[in-house]
Amino acid sequence: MDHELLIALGKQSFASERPNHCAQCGIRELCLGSGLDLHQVSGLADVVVERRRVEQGKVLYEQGAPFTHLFAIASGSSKAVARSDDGRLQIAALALRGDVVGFLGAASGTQPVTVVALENSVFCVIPYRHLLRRISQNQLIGTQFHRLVARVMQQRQQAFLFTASANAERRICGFLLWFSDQLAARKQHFTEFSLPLSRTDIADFVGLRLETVSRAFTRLCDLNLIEAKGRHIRIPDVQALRSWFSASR
Amino acid sequence: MDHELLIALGKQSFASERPNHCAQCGIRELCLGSGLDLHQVSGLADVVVERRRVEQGKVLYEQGAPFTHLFAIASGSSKAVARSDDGRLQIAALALRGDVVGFLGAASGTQPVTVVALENSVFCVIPYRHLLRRISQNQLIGTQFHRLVARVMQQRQQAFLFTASANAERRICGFLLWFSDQLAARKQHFTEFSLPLSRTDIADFVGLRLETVSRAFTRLCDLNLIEAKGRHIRIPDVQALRSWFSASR
DNA sequence: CGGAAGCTTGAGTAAAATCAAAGAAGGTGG
DNA sequence: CCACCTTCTTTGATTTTACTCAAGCTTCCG
Repeated sequence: MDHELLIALGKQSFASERPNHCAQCGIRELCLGSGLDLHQVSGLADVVVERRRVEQGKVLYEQGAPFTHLFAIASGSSKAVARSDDGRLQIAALALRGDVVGFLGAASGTQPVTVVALENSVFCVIPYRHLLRRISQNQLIGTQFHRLVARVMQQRQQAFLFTASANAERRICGFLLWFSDQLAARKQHFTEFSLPLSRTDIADFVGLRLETVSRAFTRLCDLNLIEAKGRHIRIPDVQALRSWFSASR
Repeated sequence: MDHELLIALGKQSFASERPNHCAQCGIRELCLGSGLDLHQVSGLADVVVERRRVEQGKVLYEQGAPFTHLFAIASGSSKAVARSDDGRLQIAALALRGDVVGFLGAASGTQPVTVVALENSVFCVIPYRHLLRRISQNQLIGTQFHRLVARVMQQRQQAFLFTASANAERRICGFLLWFSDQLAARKQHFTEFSLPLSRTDIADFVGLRLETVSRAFTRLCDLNLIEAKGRHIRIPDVQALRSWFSASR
């Protein structure tokens, strides 16, 4: 079938999709609906007003934008980029399928980071006001939302931990284990996967130079701990990689 | 006056204190009550069931404990310590007056870190169920809670940013600016203060060795950017320090 | 006074950043 | 389908930086 046509159909299907499809959403259990039964999920119906496609490298929202919406990642992934006063960019966070982004803006009413799609992605647009209304109507939705926010915080915390470790190979190892864990939590293949980040992105995220990242990858390959070909990664023995991480410093 | 007596009086005053003192609390504007008027704050009355003193170095809660309570720091500060499988300790987060700790446990129902008081501290004990009930009764309390959680997340994010930067002096500089900003947000002196952390704690937090931290401090002193004597820090010109941070790499 | 932490300083070593260049991969248009 | 361009990635040689091990110092406390 023609590629263009497929894309057109894809757009069509999204355009025609009713916003209130939480009940049929494939990532329901990762997202706000987790733990709710079908009847309760239908209570989320009008929380998501639309779905927004964002192409790879394109911006979901800019640093400085007012905080009015949250975004749940229906598919794809994103990075949060912080621009410091001197113009340097730094990756503050990564978010995958099922994660909610944009919550940080609640602190000040202004988004502190720019969010960029790492691949072609689809975001569920959640007006914060809608969500608050639903929470006040159903306490369970509130606890689910808290659980979701806490999960995202914990992801970030874990990322913090391996970022602070000294050794370059250990950082990359920690990053790969972290990413693998994220995939496992999403019931995706976690021993063989494709990283949505470039070497530069990884370097920015873990706090190394890209050459050092590249060398660390080849070194981990030489140790037969991973098989890396570009962004494609295979972990033959996750347990072995994990114990190597613990053993190294 | 006798020292023991003073402590006894202190304990007395806390023991006798009604739990519902949010309305009179000195850190109200940092905490759940921020943005609420006095009448609304009184709605928080029974959210805090007690206040708990924790001495320096003592544990507020252990990693693995069930998630049942949140804790707001009425005074003092704390560190979140993660113990990895191999027994190594790492500082995952710092929390100061007005911050809420314990929320990460909401993700899995189990606390992922151990929280230790950095100085003699007082924590407001908030049963999560109480909070949920209040949130469902008053939507404003929900938004305030979100704001509070987002603020804590943002603090951690900012810490992540300087931790990932290459240079040791820059990391320490970033840490000091971060800490100073935290104090400023709490309307405390932010150009002259006492760090509640030892050099070892700082090292664990920013991902350096303690000798390197020490050398970075003396180097920043030599550059007249700070005056450091042990834990006591003075920043003669915050703007200068900030621009040095931006200029360095 | 003596002991124990915590902090600083020094010299040598290991590691990552830097500068530089070449090799793969992916997309575009002929 | 191929040649060409751009972007991403790897590798090498050198310099800079942080780690390591070691010793001395300060501060606090019994």
